[in-house]
Amino acid sequence: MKFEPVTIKQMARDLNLGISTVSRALHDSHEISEETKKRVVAYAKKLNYIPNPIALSLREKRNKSIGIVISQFNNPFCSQVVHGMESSFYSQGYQVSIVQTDESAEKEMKAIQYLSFRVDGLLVSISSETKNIDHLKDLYEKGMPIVFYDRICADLQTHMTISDNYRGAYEATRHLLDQGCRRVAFVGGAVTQSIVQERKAGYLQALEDGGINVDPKWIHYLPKGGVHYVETEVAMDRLMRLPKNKRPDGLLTAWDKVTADAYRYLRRHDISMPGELALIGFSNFPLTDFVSPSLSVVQQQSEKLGEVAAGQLLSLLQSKRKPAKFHTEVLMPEIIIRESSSKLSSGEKEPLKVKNKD
Amino acid sequence: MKFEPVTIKQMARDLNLGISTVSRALHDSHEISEETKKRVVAYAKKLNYIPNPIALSLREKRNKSIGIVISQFNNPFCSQVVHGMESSFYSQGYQVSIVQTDESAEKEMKAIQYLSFRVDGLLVSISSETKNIDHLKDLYEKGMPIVFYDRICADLQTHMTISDNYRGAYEATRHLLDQGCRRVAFVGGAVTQSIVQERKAGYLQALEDGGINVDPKWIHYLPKGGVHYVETEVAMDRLMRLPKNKRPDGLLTAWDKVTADAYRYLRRHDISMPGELALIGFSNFPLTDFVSPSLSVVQQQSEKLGEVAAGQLLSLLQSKRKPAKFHTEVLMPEIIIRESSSKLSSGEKEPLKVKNKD
DNA sequence: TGGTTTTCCGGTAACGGTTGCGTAAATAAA
DNA sequence: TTTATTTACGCAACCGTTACCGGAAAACCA
Repeated sequence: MKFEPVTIKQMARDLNLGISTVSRALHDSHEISEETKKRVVAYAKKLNYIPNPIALSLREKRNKSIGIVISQFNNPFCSQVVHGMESSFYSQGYQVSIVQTDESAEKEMKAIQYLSFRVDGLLVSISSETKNIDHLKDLYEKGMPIVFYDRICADLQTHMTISDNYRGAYEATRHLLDQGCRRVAFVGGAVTQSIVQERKAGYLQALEDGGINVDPKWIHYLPKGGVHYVETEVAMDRLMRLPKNKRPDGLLTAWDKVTADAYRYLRRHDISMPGELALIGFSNFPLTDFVSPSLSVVQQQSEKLGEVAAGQLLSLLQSKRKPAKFHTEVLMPEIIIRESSSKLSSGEKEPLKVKNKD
Repeated sequence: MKFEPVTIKQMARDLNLGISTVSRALHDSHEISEETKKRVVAYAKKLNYIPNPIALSLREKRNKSIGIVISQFNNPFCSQVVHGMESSFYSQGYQVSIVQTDESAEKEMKAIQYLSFRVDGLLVSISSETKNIDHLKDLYEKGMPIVFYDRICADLQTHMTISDNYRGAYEATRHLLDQGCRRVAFVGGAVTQSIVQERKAGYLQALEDGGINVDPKWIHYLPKGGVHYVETEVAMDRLMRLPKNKRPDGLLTAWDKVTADAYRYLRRHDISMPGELALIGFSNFPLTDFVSPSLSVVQQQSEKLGEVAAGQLLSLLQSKRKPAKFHTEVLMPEIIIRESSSKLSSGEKEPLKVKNKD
């Protein structure tokens, strides 16, 4: 099966008219008689004619659409971000087309190449596997408007929108220390990701400010970024099998999926939270407030992040040339303290801050 | 800013060669001398030349990509389905581009129009607002390969892949009756959706088979399909404010988001599950096994559903003409009984069936 | 009647790429 | 030397659309 659309040429033949006549009739040109216009418009309507946007793209070098490159939207944070982006573009008449990279550098390259000729601008969150962004750089130098969101790439100077990962991690770690934790572990995603690095930096600083000597055994990265449960499982096994005096009593997880999987691990192994291990993690998952024990999270302003990034891209699309200055917008995540990390004040079960979604 | 890619024409001028010579050199034609080939290839590499796929599309009338139309992937079920689809296409060299409709008929029409010239085939799950699918029919009659998944549309005869919504709902309702419920309510999504209708039919049949007279007040649809919490809240309010002898003691929710929101409602209002109300709902949300009480669900084979639908589309893409017979693949969902619906055997807390994700 | 303007429409080029065909020069064969 | 063949390249058409240009016929003016 193959799609065979109606063309202007076809209609011209059927109506015994010139191609340009039909085109102009459809554009309501004053150069065409009312009668001919009516004939053409009626026929086009009957055949459900739609101008071929591919042909228009080729001519006008404009696609009226933008592309979003996402790692995996099997992740509430990502889908929330995209939701924030879409509304802005829709109101401006842009179509939005989304492509997943599945954390694979190869897929990412193909996806970007695919989109590059088909969209007018790109919103990119780099995959965790990506090391080389020469293809993006090249695209950018040839004039493609590109905005990074969430996971940035310092090699390319353009607008970016990110969360304050450093502070989010700092405050979360600080909170664990306040609860009396002295051996706080860190399980991140892929070591290559900017967000993981920033979060680790915040974590380390908080420990240093708290006068804690970090044991390298507390820090774990996940080779594939934590997409699969088994990755987190391995890291958790390593942590929980440390000798008792080295075993962590607090844990900061630095990625949504890892947070959920760490929680799953602890429940499965009957390790009590926060008793044996106090857990707080980056997460925009729904239902974290109703799991038992309820889960403390660092929750990003996902929709807002999407909106801001979309605004940046729109400004690039409208600007005549590459702007001289680039902005990095930073959004503060929300720290939501719940049971899983509340060692003190166990009498006061009320969470510190709860933000209702919807 | 505007993307200005390198063209073959540009390179031909720079190298003092004909356009066709450059083209053939890049295709390693035997008609071009080795020396010229080397010059051209080297120059193309230096400039990072990529053939314009738009131009190729226009010529070859083939896009080597397929489109997925999704309602909202802010929904684990949807993202899982898409994940299942992608892998099949990727291995066949197709790019996948995803567009959201946000349950809006208008956006859906625009999305489909946008994709129609840019992809070779379409995987569609109809939005809950859609009543008229003439544009889809027209497209289909012009030869566009289209496969429906999850939410079908009987007006258009083509391949489809769906869950056995009827049986899923039937078994779930049956389970509630087995637990001693006698007043089982139903909260669905939009009345227009095929899946909601099928699920309601299963629910009604189970009640009939159980000898229960249905009170129409037990049945609620949600105008916008339940995207926002408030919709479910209104329905739940109505249910729970019924006089005590009419108030439901069991509830089947027929859509992922509605299930989560109903659960949220019950927890917020301190209505005990399953004591006051036994809850089971369609849901592919993660973490339902760790909420307290743990949530009984009808869980669809989402990834599988995606794979099967992808296979159907691939077969359409390869077939010469419109096939004479169309297949509807039906996948049985999994009923997972947990605490929220287990009125009996409260001593035996072990869930009946638990399927670990990942 | 002859010239000018207006009306209405068609041909053609261009967007970027591939491909069939034509062709000049170089080489080989006679 | 003449002819045939090969080599190596350019021209032009095509995909669907729009824009510029040009032109026939009708209408207008003198």
